[in-house]
Amino acid sequence: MKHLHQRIRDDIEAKIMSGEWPPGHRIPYEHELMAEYGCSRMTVNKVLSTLAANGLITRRRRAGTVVAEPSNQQAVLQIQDFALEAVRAGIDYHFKILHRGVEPIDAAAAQRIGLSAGTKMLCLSTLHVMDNIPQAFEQRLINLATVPEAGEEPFTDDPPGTWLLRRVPWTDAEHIVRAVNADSAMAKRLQIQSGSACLVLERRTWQAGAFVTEARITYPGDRHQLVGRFSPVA
Amino acid sequence: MKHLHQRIRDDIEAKIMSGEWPPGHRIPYEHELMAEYGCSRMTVNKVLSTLAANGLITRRRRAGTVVAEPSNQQAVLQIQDFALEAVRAGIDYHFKILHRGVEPIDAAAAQRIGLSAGTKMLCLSTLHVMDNIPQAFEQRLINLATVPEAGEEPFTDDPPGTWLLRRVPWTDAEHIVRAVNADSAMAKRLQIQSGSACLVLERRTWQAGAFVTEARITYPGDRHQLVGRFSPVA
DNA sequence: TAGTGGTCTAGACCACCGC
DNA sequence: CGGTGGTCTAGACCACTAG
Repeated sequence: MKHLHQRIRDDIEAKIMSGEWPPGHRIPYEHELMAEYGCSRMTVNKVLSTLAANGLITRRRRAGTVVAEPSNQQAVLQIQDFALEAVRAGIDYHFKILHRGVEPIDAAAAQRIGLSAGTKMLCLSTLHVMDNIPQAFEQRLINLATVPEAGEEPFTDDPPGTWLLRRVPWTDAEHIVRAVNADSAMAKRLQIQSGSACLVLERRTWQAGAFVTEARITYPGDRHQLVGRFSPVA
Repeated sequence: MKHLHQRIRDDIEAKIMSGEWPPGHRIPYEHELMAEYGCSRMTVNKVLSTLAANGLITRRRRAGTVVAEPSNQQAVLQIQDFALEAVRAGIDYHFKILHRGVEPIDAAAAQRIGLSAGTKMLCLSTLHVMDNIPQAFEQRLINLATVPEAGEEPFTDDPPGTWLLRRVPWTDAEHIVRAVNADSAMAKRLQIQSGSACLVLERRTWQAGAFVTEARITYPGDRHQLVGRFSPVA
């Protein structure tokens, strides 16, 4: 790892995301992390402050630092992971891949993303189901030039988003949020009325300038909202 | 101001937001800000790093720090200002206050916000019009206990959001994004078809724990999207 | 009241990159 | 090459609050 604070942050994030440190778990005090990593307090403080600003942990004087309770609402502008979120929230979750194919990118998408037309993309359509109710429909393009191993991945254990998050660290991301009326096909998939308002979250991620993936995720508008909480200081 | 880095950040943000430092303007070097505020380099570095993470400025070694180019799309999770955005984008803009009244907060809203029921709120409904097309309908509550002078403000020059941004610095904010179908009243106001999907942005802001304002802004879903761009480290 | 996090200092070395 | 930002140190004092 290049920087010490990156390594510390990655370690803590991994322990939280894996469930090894569940919500409410007390995180080592700053002086303990200082000793563990052999660094100064400023360094661990920066890491913990950043994680707190991102909502992953909660810090209170005297009481210490604990893993934050997962919100049942999604934070806008964070890379989301249905499987992880469901595990943290204790919800039954499964997914179903409805379509899979390798296709050259079409002109419109190439323009949108900033790639040359014809680049080979793995195209996946996935339905995310929680407690037996369809909660989201995901259309995803994965750039096989950046992530060639995705072409051989069956996506049986983890949905594409989770698999990608674990495999390809992203360095830049872009989110777009829109509202659309469900067409009949979408309504059928999500078990909602045709014409219902849906929230569409479009996310594109890059790794060091190389395009990784685009996901268009459609949520029933009456069951989902995106939430962000923040302070100017961060 | 309580903390030095807050004061530095507020100064810089104010200069950027007011247009005194336009996009591309070079921001003083860290050592210059150290001298100006009589503080250590770590302090100004924290401020500038935060502003860079928020996308307000761009930093490059050797080249220095400059005010970032504004995006033509709205950033989710930033306090938005129709008037300012329109000016920056060169669009004709005006607004119309459709309703104004002082009312005690109802029980549901009090619960939602975390206030005691009956607190006096200034209630405003505002239509935002750009190039003669209604682009957003805003329903806003302003806490007269926190901002008493709002009760006497006619809101002739600036819409309520702009006026508030200039007058009351916020320390915490929460955004909620949802998708809803337009009812007939909303459809008429926004000149769209009844049932059209609309994006609803709900924003609440606090100043040092005191509730300031809640705004529910409804956009035609086909004409607006919220965009955020970010990197993991911040 | 004692222990925690919040902030700040006055240095330091290094990587990057425009000149 | 030199100047910039990125990171880090080894302290310090203070604010808050649980016990």
